[in-house]
Amino acid sequence: MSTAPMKDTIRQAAIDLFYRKGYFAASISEIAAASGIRKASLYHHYESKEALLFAILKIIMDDLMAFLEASLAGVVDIEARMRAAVRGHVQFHLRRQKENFIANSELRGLTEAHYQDIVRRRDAYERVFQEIIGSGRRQRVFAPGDDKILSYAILTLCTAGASWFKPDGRLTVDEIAEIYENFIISGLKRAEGEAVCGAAGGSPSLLRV
Amino acid sequence: MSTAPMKDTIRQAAIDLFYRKGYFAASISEIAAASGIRKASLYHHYESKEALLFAILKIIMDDLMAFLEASLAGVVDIEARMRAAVRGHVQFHLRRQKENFIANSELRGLTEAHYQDIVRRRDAYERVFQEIIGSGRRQRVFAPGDDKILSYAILTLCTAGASWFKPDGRLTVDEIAEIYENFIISGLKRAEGEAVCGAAGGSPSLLRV
DNA sequence: GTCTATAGAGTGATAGAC
DNA sequence: GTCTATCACTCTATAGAC
Repeated sequence: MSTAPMKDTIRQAAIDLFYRKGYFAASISEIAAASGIRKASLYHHYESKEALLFAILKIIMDDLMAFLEASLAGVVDIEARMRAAVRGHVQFHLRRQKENFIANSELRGLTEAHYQDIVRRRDAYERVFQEIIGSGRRQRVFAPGDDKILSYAILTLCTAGASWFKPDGRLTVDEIAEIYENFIISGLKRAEGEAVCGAAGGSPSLLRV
Repeated sequence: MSTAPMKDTIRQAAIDLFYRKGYFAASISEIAAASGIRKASLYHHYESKEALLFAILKIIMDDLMAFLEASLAGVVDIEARMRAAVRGHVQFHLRRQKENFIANSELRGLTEAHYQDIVRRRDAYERVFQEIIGSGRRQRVFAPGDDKILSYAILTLCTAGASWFKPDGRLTVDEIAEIYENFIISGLKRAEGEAVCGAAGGSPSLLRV
C-alpha cells in the first residue's frame, strides 16, 4: 500500500478530515499527519488549504457529470431517462459519500472565483434534470409543475441519502435507489384522483420570529 | 430597536454569522462586534462559544416540534395529517431559514452530550412523520414502503427548500408548500399503472474510487 | 454588565537546509 | 520532496478594574 502519488494521498486524507470535522475545523497539520508528512511538505503539492479544497471539489463535480452522462447514454424513453438519472445520482452519491458531502456543505471555504467555477458545474448538472422534467411535462408523461423547483427537490432528496447511508446497513445501494426512483416517478406523475386542491387553511402563529 | 435583552441580541447576531460563515469560521469577536459589545462581555451571557451554539439549536428544535404539534392539532384524516405536517414543516423552515440551516449543518460543533441532546429532539420530531406514514400505509392510503427512509426523504426534501428560498422571489411560502405537498402525497400513493419494476440494469463503472 | 489587557494555544504559510 | 524552525497572526477564554 501507499505507493500512490503523495498528491492523491493528501487529497484522500483531506477528504476524510473535511468530511468528519468540516473544512474550517480541519487543520493543515492534521491532514499532513494523516498523509505521513509534515505540514511544510504539504505545500509542495498544494499551494494553499483552499487550493486543496478546490481540487477535491473540481474532481468530484467532473466525475459526477461524467457518471450522469454514462447513465443516460442510449436511453430515450422519458420515464426511463428519469429513472436512469435518479439511479445514477443515487449510486454515485452513495459510493462517493464523503466527497459529495463536502461538495454540498463546504462551498463557503472557496475564493469567489473558485466558488463561481464550482457553481457553474453544479448548474450544468442540474440542467440535465430540468430538461428531463421539462420534456416529460411537455409529453404529458409528468404532471404540470415547476421544473426548477422539482429538480432541486429530486436532487436534494437523493443527495440526502448519502448523509445517512451505511454501507453495511440493512439496505443495499440498489434497493435505496429503487425506493427513490419509485417515489420520484410517482411524485412527478399525479396520483389517482389527485385534486390540485387549494391548500392553506389557517397556520399557527410562528413563535419567536 | 435594541431594547431587547443582550442575551437575545447576541443570539441573533450569532445566528446570522453562523449561517453566513459557518460555526467554525465565525469568531466570538465578530459576534460581539455585531452585538455592539466587546468579546469579553459576551462571556457574561454565554459561558462558551459552544454554549451559544447549543442555545440556538435547543430553541429552534423546541419551536419546530411545537409548531408541528400545533399544525396537526385536531386533524384526523391521514392524508390531511400528512399535508398538514408537510405544510407546517415547510412554513417553519422557510420562515426561520437561518436557524434551521444551522440546525442541519452545524451539529459537529457540539460537545458529545449536547450533540446527543439535539439528536434526541430531532429523532422525536422525525418519529411523528414516521407514524403518519406508517398508519397511512396500514390504512392502504399510501403504497408499501420503508417508513424511515420515506420520512428522511420527505423531511430533507422540504428542508432543502429553506436553502434556496428567497423571501422576495417569484413564489410565496404557501405556493412552495403546495408544490411539495402534492409531490409528496403523489409519491406516497402510487402513480397509475405503476409497476414495482425491478430496477437496476448495468451501471457504468465508478471513476476514481 | 461592560471594559482593557493578556494568557496560552493553535493557525496558515514561508525560508532555507538537506 | 521532505525536513526543522519560525513568522505573523488569530483564536477562545480569563483576570480584574470600573
